[in-house]
Amino acid sequence: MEWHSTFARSLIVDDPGPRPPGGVRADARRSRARLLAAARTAFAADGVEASFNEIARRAGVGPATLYRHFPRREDLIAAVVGESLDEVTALAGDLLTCTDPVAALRQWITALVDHIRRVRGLADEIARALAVPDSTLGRHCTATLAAARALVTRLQRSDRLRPGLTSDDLVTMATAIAWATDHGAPGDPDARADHLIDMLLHGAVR
Amino acid sequence: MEWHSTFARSLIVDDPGPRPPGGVRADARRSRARLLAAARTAFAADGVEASFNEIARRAGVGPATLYRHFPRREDLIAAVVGESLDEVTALAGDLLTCTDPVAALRQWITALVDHIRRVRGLADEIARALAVPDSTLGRHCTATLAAARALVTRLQRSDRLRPGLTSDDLVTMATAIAWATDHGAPGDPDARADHLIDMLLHGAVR
DNA sequence: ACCTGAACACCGTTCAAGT
DNA sequence: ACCTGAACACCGTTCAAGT
Repeated sequence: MEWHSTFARSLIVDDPGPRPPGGVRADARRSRARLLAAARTAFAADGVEASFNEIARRAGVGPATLYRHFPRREDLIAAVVGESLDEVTALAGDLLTCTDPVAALRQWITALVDHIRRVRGLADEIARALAVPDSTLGRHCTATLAAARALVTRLQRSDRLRPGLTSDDLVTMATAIAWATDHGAPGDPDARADHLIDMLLHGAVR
Repeated sequence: MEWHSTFARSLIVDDPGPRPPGGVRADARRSRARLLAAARTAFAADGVEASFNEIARRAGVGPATLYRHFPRREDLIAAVVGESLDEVTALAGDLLTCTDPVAALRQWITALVDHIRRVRGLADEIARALAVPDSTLGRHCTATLAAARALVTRLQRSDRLRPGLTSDDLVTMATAIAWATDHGAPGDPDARADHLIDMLLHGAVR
């Protein structure tokens, strides 16, 4: 059946053009690359809610082409920030060799917060993706959560984690701190994030 | 001068209609009331980003009338949620008589988080307003911050607050927790907020 | 003084039509 | 298979014109 329709089309349809080994047509590859570059610029300038039509225009393609490559906004976001988020995920593994498990957690949360803060509005997308694991960005977040779990398990084993807390709680609060330090409050946002991470780890009262 | 133009207009312009003691024309009062009712419904249904045109339509007035009464979206939000935010502010004063200063802080932060969570997207507006005190919503927030300061000073006096923390830090994190528990994560959001407040107060590690 | 509703420039998204 | 660009329904916001 599959064969039949393919054969029939091969007799009728024109040559679809050169195909690289990956199986993706050359013009599609080009469009995708241009879209990603335009999205990177737009997200850096206007945050994650940058205009889709504008991104397509700046990439020199029609809006429908953008939708063909990235059906939901989340897909485009994942394509732009997914790799660097994966780097943060990988960092968690490296930090497992760190002698002090609390220092390891602190360093990792700082890296996560810094990453989320690099694109305005990304905290909202991450929070959404954490709740919907079966999505493009959600899959990256699931990996991040798994990495966090390893760090947290190590804390539990050395009895340094407050009972009842989960790795989800920590990632959620890291995202919340990234959100809070991304709203143009006066002062250095980096220092402010650091300060809030301190409060998160050691508490407000005693 | 003032007198002159007023006199001149009184000769030319038609009777502007009945004026209540407040100095506001009756139709304006009516429009304002209908707009607020429509906004309350719309915010409850769609959150704080509900369509302005739709609110005007449901209030039975033109869009420009909405803008005349509430020039910026923030003004409408402040008119809708300002009073109940003031109630939270007032609660801080009542809680100063509470014997345990930590319990007082906990109860107040819980009330603040619950309030912000009652309207979707309000956390973003509050965060923005905290950074811009000279705005409609900002003035309410300034009062809230002042109230928080009293609770925090009491904590400091009994040496129960971690050194280096400010009332701003606590309000910021309360807003962040409200934001984090407003993103449709699985589970009961009330319980989740409570859990995160615990972590905020007592810390993640030890 | 206040309201009206048409209008503007934009937005996200989809479509039939092309190659 | 992929791209095009016109089109749709919406949005926030402003305007000249009315009463």
